[in-house]
Amino acid sequence: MPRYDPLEIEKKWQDFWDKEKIFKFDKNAPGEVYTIDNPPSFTSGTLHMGHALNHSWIDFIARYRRMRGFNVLFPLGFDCHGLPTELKVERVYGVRKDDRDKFRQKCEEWTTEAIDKMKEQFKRLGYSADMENEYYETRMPWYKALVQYSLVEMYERGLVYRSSQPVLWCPNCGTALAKAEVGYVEKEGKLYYLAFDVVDTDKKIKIATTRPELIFSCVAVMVHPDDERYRDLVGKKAKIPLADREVPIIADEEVDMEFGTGAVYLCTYGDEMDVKWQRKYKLPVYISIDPKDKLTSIAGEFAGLDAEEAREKVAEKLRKIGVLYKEEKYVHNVLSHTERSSCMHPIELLPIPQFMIKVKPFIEDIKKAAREMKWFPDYMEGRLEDWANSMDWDWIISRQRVYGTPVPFWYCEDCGEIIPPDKEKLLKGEFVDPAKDKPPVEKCPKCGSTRIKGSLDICDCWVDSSITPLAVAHWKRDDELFGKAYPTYLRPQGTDIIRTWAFYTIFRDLILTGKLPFKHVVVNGMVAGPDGKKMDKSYGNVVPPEEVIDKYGADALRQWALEASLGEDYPFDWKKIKYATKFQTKLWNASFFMGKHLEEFDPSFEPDLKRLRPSDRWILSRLNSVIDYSTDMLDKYEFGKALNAIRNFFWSEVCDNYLEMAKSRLYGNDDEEKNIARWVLYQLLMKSTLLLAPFIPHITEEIHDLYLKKFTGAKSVHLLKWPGVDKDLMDSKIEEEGKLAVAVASAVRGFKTKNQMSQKEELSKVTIYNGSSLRQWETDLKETLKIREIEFADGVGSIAVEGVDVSLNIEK
RNA sequence: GGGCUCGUAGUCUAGGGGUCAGGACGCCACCCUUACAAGGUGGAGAUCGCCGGUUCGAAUCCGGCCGGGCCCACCA
Repeated sequence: MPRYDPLEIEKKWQDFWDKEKIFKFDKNAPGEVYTIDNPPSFTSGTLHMGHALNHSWIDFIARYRRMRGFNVLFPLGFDCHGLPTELKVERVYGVRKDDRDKFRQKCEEWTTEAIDKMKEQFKRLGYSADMENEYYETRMPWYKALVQYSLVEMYERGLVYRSSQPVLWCPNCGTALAKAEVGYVEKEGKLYYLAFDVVDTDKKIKIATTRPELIFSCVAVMVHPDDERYRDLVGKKAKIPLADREVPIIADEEVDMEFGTGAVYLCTYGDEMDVKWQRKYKLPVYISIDPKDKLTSIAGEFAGLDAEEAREKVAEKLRKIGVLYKEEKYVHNVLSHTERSSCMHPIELLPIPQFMIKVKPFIEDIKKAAREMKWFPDYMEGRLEDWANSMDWDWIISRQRVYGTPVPFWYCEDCGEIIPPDKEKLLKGEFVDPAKDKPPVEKCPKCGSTRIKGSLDICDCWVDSSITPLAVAHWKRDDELFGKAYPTYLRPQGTDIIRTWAFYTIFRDLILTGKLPFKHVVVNGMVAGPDGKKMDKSYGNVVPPEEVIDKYGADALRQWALEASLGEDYPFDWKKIKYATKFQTKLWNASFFMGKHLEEFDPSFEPDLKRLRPSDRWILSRLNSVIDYSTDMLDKYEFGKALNAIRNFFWSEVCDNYLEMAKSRLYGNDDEEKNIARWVLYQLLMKSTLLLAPFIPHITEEIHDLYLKKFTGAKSVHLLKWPGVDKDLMDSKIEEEGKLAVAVASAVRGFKTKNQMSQKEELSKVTIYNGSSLRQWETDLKETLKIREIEFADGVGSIAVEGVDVSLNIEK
């Protein structure tokens, strides 16, 4: 018998599945359509271990649901747009984003290369998506047109608007960002204490700030109304040095008296609080930072300096003129560009016009929708609600970048009216590019102006990916199929993008269709390195999935992935891979053994159930219990629980015990006994293979091909049905007996081991005390353990059987 | 600071009120046994993070503390 070689055999079946189109989706096939809203992978060029985990789960679900009789619509998608690609192109090719056409072309090239590599990696994972027909890239014209169409629909409902309010701006990337793309990064800085003269008094007011360079935009000094220190100064004016301006001293409840000096200077704009106060008190606006993070002309001698660089220089000047009187080291959280980018640059608030979508009015609807879906694990629903509750901004959808879906709007430069494109064109799958295309009208429909300008912006990539359920279900492309495929059944995704992908998808698709986008949300945790820390280059603990597949094959990697628990972070572990490999070796050898004994088996053989031995009834009952349990677990997406139950059953019950019990009959001369044992083997091999098929699709395909195909007649094991439970064969009493028989067998084997005997050596007599329920097992035990005589007796023997009240005496 | 999660042998983990807490890796001993030595059999190793509470009974439920992790948070 040849050793199992995963590399050769996996490749063989992957090519076979491809060639024979085993996983082609047929919309007219029977069964309820089970649509998987498969996460479009960002086109980084390589699958990381997180992908391997996530996509092993998804592929498992697809295979399992097919076996359960669903018509599974399993697409493959790529999320092509996004800052990481643009930044890479800028760095690697040295192309600037201002050279729009060339820049875009380089991004396209990069993306095409990345996708080719990633598709191959998906294939090597044993991925069963319909990569030919149900395939999409967010950069495809039809996809972009669909995104634009969805925006036009939202515009028609009055949800899209243009705003010049301050937005979150990344000076490094040169674009506006959504709240979801920014986060806090701990940084060490300084707290600078400044003392300003109060006009018409001899008093000073002291403030503390981390950003002295913003002094040129200072428009007020804020204190708390209850603060005794400043009560008499409220209403007076403070003289701001360098800016050469007098600003009001205002009392507001939201000032924290405990922090710094209890007084804070308000700059347009330092943070969100400044925006709020500026509006509340109708203060003037002075912009001292430009989109490239340089100080503007109002900063006088400091104009043109980087904000960071200017900080110390301005401080130095303030020190010199005696305004800065104290400074201390200070660790604080700085709002930075954190999401889906290695940028990490601090964010500025700048009033640059943007397209926005109204989100705030729908928060309650979104929460209600989230509650109506089933989340696995259920507590993840709370994460979405928490995020929804914290939404206090509408969604900025425009980005001042180049590679992406163009924002599909023109606008009137005089009155600001938004002008949408022709919907029909979009529905034909042709997208528009307002930066190049002629506007659909010559005059503004509102004010009659001819100054119509097309947007140069592209969409936030979450605008693209928030319609994946619609895209994969053929929205606006095939109404009949859409009716069956939407709402999608399953949204699989990671914990990290609940606030983005899940949130935006629920929001947008709910509004666009009036229905929930999916029924089930299955959330996976993040993959940690073998050392338990987050798997990250900076920790040097990255294990690429390719390395695992090269050494042990995809089936081993899949077993690792499918042992993870819902929602929990999960470390990569070579030991689990090795265990998985050992299990495959066991499965391989046992299948060979069973297959050999099934060579002459006639599947039409119907045994007289009364002639089954206790060992047969035991293992068949266990088999059905395992099917029952696994099915239950898998319907709840608890893959690990099912996998472990199946592996333990096969290894320790089928292989270690049942096969040993069956051998004497298989090698004996009684044809009827032999056929009964073969019939049981047939059940075991067939159903174990089916149970394992979605977990380890390659080796089970090979086993099916070698030993089972002649019975099933199927082209592939993956076209067969999931095994049902035969309740008539389930018997808890025989399972209890079986457990006891296994324990007795273990004690007898232990005796042989302790006495340095080979397991095949015969024992003259074993007395079983207090174990009369095993009387009917006498023949099974005698043959399996090579015992000449078994006696049942009351009392206590010298050898204890672990876990039970039974004991033994053994004579060599 | 808030929320959510997790804390079980040297290591990784299963179990979520009731037989002596399952397993894997590692460790020790024995065995070439007609599928399997890239095996098999057996063994040693855990007061289930700490302190209380509920209960006839807690690893399991509740509260507090300690310690990881993730997410959120406007404090200049």
